[in-house]
Amino acid sequence: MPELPEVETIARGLAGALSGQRIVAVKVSLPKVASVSGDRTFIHELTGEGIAGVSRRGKFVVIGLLSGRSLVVHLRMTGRLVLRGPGEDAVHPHTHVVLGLGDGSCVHFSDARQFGRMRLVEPEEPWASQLGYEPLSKDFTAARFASILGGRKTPVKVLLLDQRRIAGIGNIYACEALWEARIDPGTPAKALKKPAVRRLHRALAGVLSRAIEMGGSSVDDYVDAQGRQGSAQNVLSVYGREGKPCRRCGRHVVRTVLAQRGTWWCRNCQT
DNA sequence: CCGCCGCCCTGCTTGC
DNA sequence: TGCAAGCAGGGCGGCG
Repeated sequence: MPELPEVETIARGLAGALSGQRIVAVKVSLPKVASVSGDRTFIHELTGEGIAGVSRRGKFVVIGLLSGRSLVVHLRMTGRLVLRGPGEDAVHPHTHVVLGLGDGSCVHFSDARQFGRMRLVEPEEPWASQLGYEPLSKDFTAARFASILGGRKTPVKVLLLDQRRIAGIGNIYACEALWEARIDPGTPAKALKKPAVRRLHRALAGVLSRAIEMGGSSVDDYVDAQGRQGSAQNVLSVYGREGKPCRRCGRHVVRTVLAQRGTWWCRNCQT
């Protein structure tokens, strides 16, 4: 499941290879995953575009184009964006879009579950207007985090996953940050006292930035733009570790369900 | 505005 | 061993 650290890793991996290149060919084998606003066609509009750079916003990979438009990609759970060099013609079984580049290499967009999407957006299109704070930006202060949590009875973990408030956190890093901050995921957000809010704010930044340094977590089938696995899955404290000992107190990690999502945590040290 | 539910899909796990 | 049913999951639209 690509979340902020995985998407950041993919974007960085694509940036060097794509910047300055031209898209010379576009192949779409599953039309529903690739769209353009209006009645224009994805293939027609994208072919010939130059690539200015690649960045990330929330869990979106943003491929900036010289025309000012952007190719915005969301990988959902099983989506991949992988580079293929000029000689490499191995194709992942669920490849839905291939962007051919000027130097003979290409970018493969694949997704077994077909939930991922790529969309070409116009320069003025406010495609990210519904996205909340970037959790690693200076804007995301402890005070602003407190204002997001304040007054809401919603479980704190559910708020962490709400992309309209904070963008980029998914199930893995929500669980990990709550564990690090020693907070019960089901705690009503407004019940968190100031020290707990501060611990969680710090834990989010720590967990996310460490995961970026490790190239993301390959828990399902995530790989980076070069097709390599990350290593952050090896240092996860609770996510997916049901029944295994808590790395802090040794008690068993439990799995509960919160807002229809699996939630891993330690009943003993998260309160 | 808020919260909940079902849907989209396929691959893996579970149970017989 | 084989098969079918069940489950998982991020975002979104619909509903109350």
